[in-house]
Amino acid sequence: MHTQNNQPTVRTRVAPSPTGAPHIGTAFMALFNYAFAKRHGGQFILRVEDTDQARSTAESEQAILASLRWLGIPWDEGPDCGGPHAPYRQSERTRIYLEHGRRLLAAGAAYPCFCTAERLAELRRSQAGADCAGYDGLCARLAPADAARRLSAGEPHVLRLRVPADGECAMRDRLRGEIRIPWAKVDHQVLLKSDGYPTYHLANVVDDHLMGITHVIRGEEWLSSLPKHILLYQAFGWTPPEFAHLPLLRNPDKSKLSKRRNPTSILYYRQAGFLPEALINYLGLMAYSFADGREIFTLAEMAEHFEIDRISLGGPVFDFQKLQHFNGRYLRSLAPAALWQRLQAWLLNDAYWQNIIPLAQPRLNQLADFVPQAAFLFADRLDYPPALLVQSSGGLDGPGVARLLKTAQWELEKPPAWNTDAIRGVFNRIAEIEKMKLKQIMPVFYAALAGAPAALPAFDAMALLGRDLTLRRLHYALETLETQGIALKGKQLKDLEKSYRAAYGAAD
RNA sequence: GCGCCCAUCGUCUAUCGGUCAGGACACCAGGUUUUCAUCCUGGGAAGAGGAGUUCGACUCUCCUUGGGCGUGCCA
Repeated sequence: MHTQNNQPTVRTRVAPSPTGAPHIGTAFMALFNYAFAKRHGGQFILRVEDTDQARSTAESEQAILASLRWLGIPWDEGPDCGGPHAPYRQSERTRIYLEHGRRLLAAGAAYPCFCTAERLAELRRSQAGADCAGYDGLCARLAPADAARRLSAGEPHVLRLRVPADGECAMRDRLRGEIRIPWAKVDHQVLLKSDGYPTYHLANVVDDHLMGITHVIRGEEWLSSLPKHILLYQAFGWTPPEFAHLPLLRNPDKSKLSKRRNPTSILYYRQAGFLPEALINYLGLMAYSFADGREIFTLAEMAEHFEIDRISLGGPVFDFQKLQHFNGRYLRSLAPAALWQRLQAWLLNDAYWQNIIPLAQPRLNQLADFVPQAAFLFADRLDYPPALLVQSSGGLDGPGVARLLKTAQWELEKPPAWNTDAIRGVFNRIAEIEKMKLKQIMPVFYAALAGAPAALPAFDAMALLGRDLTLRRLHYALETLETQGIALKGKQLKDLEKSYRAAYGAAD
């Protein structure tokens, strides 16, 4: 584990949370962590941070692993392949966090907090706009005997980090140098939740240490919680790793990349026919530049030449057109035989056609009907007359169609599994929400999905397209409506979302 | 509101005190091509503002402005 000059082997990690679709930002972080580790002859670890019991799903974890494999970023240790520090799934390590929580408690670095969710909500309300937010430290001032008594009485509680009242935390970021944050601005973070699971902060620090991570390369959104992590390393008596916070990928309006404005799921890029090496190349170009100025490069080349200090800090705007350009270059440079292989690896293969045949056969008069009928299952954006969406809506006006599409987007996010039955269930529910018959709402979706008022069965088609491309088609439909001057304007959309959330639960 | 981070063409970026501020995407013009696409050539396009340091600032310091993130028993 040590090189001849006694420097520990470089070990980096990517630590995705398996909630929802595999995010392009995860690939971005994985790429830089991988490149840095390999540049220094080290290891790259994949760790699954599934400590949010409510939102983590096995499907999401599988999709993340599959996406990283598709991108060609290999990991040396992970939940699938194991390793010397297994398990690599945090939900299987709860005992470790509990134990470390006890150590913090014993050392006085953490304290039990018995405050109710209601009290905390009230606290937050009263702090709106205040200079200092966060927990008020009520339970930190509990007499030790009191706390011990309530603890042994089995009163529900969480474990909170004890933070110094004044002074400041001096930290070092590899890319930014020294950073100072007043302790007074650091919240008494919950470390162990009342369900016995750790929060990110505890689990992350404990695992990074136990797994021998030497360099934590992560998103800039973590910079402001670095003091908490430093404090934890100190409390455990551990030497902190080196930290490098990467800028966040941005939307064209500079906000953090979100699926509202960009496709963010790696699965979308795969289904829409992007080449993994083109995507990697493009991501590598964001926030990084080779010393020799080259702009076309492979993962291996990046791993060979990567210099972490050449990372730039301005948040890069994700430019879909530029990605398309790069993808086109890669595609056109392929030998015909190689292109054919790529097409087969994509969707032009027996397995995919076999799924389509039973859907198309009942609708066939000539063999020549087949390909046109199936074409929409091989496309990204479809070209159709904008009027089609409203024409086929069976009575809904423009805004009504927009509302229907929006509702569908929210509802289609929900089922953890993606198959014909789950999708049918979703649309039955949408019909209920809209107080319409399934038969009435479906034509809009045939238009959005296939660019025609009628097509192969929609639920099966969506199952084949995958969740992310399906969602994308709905997004394109909404954009198409906008070209007709039909759009849910800011307030309208907010109101719709609000009432939707209130009635039907989380939407994002 | 408060804390922290950031700041070069529309976008991604190069420059590590002295450059006609370079490249890529996008855009525009021309050429090749039976069309289109590709490809080739050319063009317009940037140091947010103000102080200071210096012989000399895009580059170093400070202020202002702008943007981002954080402010959850999410990660």
